[in-house]
Amino acid sequence: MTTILDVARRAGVSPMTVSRVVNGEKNVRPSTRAAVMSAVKALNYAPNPAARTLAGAEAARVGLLYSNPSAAYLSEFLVGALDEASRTSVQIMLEKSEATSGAAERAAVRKLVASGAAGVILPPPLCESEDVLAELKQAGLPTVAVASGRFNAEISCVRINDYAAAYEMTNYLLDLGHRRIGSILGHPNQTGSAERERGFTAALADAGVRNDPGLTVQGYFSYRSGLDAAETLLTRRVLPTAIFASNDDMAAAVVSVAHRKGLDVPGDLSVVGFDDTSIATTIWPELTTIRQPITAMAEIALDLILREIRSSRRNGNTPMKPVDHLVTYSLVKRSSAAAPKTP
Amino acid sequence: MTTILDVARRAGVSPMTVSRVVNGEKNVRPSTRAAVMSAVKALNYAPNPAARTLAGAEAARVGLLYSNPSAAYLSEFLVGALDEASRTSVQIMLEKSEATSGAAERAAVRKLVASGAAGVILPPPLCESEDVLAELKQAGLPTVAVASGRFNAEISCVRINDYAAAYEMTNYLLDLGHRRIGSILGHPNQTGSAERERGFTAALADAGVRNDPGLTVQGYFSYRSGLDAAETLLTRRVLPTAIFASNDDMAAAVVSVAHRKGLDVPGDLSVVGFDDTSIATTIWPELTTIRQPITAMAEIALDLILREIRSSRRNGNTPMKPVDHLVTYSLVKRSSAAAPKTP
DNA sequence: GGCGTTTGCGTTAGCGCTACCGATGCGCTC
DNA sequence: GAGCGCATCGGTAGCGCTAACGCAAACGCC
Repeated sequence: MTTILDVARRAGVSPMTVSRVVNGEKNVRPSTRAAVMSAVKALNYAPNPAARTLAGAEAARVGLLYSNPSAAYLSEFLVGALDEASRTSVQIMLEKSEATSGAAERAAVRKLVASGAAGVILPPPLCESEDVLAELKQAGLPTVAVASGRFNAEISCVRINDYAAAYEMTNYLLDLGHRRIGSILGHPNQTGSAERERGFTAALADAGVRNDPGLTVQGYFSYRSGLDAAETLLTRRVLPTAIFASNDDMAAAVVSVAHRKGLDVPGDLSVVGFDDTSIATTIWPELTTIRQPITAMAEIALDLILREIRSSRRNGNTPMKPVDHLVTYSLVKRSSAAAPKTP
Repeated sequence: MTTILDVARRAGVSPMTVSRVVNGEKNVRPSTRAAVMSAVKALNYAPNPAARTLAGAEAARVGLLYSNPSAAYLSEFLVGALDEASRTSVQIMLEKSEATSGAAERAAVRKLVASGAAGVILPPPLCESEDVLAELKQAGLPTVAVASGRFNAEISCVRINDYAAAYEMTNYLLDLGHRRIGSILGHPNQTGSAERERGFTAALADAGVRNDPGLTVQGYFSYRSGLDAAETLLTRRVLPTAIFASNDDMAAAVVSVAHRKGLDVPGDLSVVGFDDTSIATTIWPELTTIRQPITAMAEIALDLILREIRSSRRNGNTPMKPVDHLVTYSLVKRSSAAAPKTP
């Protein structure tokens, strides 16, 4: 069991300085900070949460409010959050808000507040809920949204650039030689959907490819909606050679429908998804998709919220200026997309 | 916030005595005990857990070693574990062991030990790894296995009765009127697979239905293996009217293959899964399957490991007698199974 | 160049609780 | 009645960490 003293000795400073570094306080020379950091890493030091709370550093408890997320997403997210939490020894309180009614969402927030949350992290899709946001604002709690499509200047957020990612993915399809590309939109009440659509259409426009409105279908992020959308797209007289689905579940549905219709993927039809959730690699062929670094995003979100909590504690509840933290996505090329056989 | 000192003063004793009373130690005169108790009640005193663990009582960090689990499973599991952890104020340390090599698994365990784990929880499929178990035994760490198919008297475990669940599921199919039921086995190196198979064959035998060996195919729990198995089963001259898959991923694969072959599910073919992971409800039709109370199992596992840690600390590293904790599963009837059209 | 003011770090003093050791009193033996 | 064992309690000393202050050195400002 390594203590703060071990770290201090190894770094050649006082325990207090180590404490400062670990808690991200300023007024520490960068060189000292680096020395402490490396000692921390070398000794695999993790602060003792009991001692911390006992010493009066208010037990930072942060709420994590989720609702009906993709399980794969949630688990990755939790892993990241937990990891970071154990490093910084904050306590994470989970709260589920299944109900879609505004009242239920507000109640969930209040419950979190009642159990002493000092800040709240909002994974999608809750980060877009007016009710949740309003309640949180009223309670004056620092909040960090994760993976909302847009930054709205009211609330810090950690996200990827959905627009750019969709643009890049579409370009990839274009480069492969596809010219008739169908698209399935995401749920209309999530800003990410619109961003992805913008990226898609922009890429087509920039390439000088006509965006056939008949090849765009509304989806709702669910497998079921993907099934319906695919049915629509694949019964057209002249078929698209590729389909851009706004998430993996819908892309998987497209693959399923294509197979049922005797279409080979990617031989007759390329299909690409978005998010790289577990379904992308469970089905066959595995999906070409956009991967978000979910674990890292969770860690960043937790770090951000802690910073906000501390800052608001110091300056008497004056919230910090919201931060828009963009992280890098990546285009994962697997086997569901290839050059069209006959363009 | 009332402290132990307040209680001591009110009861006219030393803090130490209060501590003894509160912790139920003996060697306290009944009269003093009563006095302390009444003071405790009067002041509504509750010991500060942080101080308690800090003072060396029961600081508990428990490791959670996982490897390549179904994401849905992991997330539910984490939710349960976290909830219980925040209640009992233990710290959970996550450790991933992706590699399948024994050396890597042993290294993961050692890392956990090095960072001070007092016990380890092993969700599937790691709970069956000889290497992990051996390393853990060598380190003398209390361990709890989750969802291993069998109880092995060496290590405590929390699980459902796979045999009974498979038996019940098969009976359900039988009651629906199915007589030619195909089955896809689980991964041969997991004891749960064998249990499920036993339950399946027992149900057939008890119903006096012949178990056609040609209708049983080896699978490996992956979607891909389900695809292959389904291909085998659905190209037989005389088709089964139902397929019992040993997990949801394989069942989903069966549905996909059936659709590709123009078979209606459940009209022409009933398909049932096992585990009730997220894929069961994302695909269409939704799968009839066996649900495990994963969240509850995680809570129980954490509770168990705590008990073991305490016990081994008290009796000088003598481990507790392993416990076999069975929890109740449930058969979730959805739309992938129905009576056969023509038996 | 004197005098605030900030920056960077160490020192001290606990947070509330429990291990550990020692002190006391009482019954008992021989 | 001296010696012994046991039950019952109190005092001391931390557990690992941080708030609050202290104290140098560096930095402005006229």
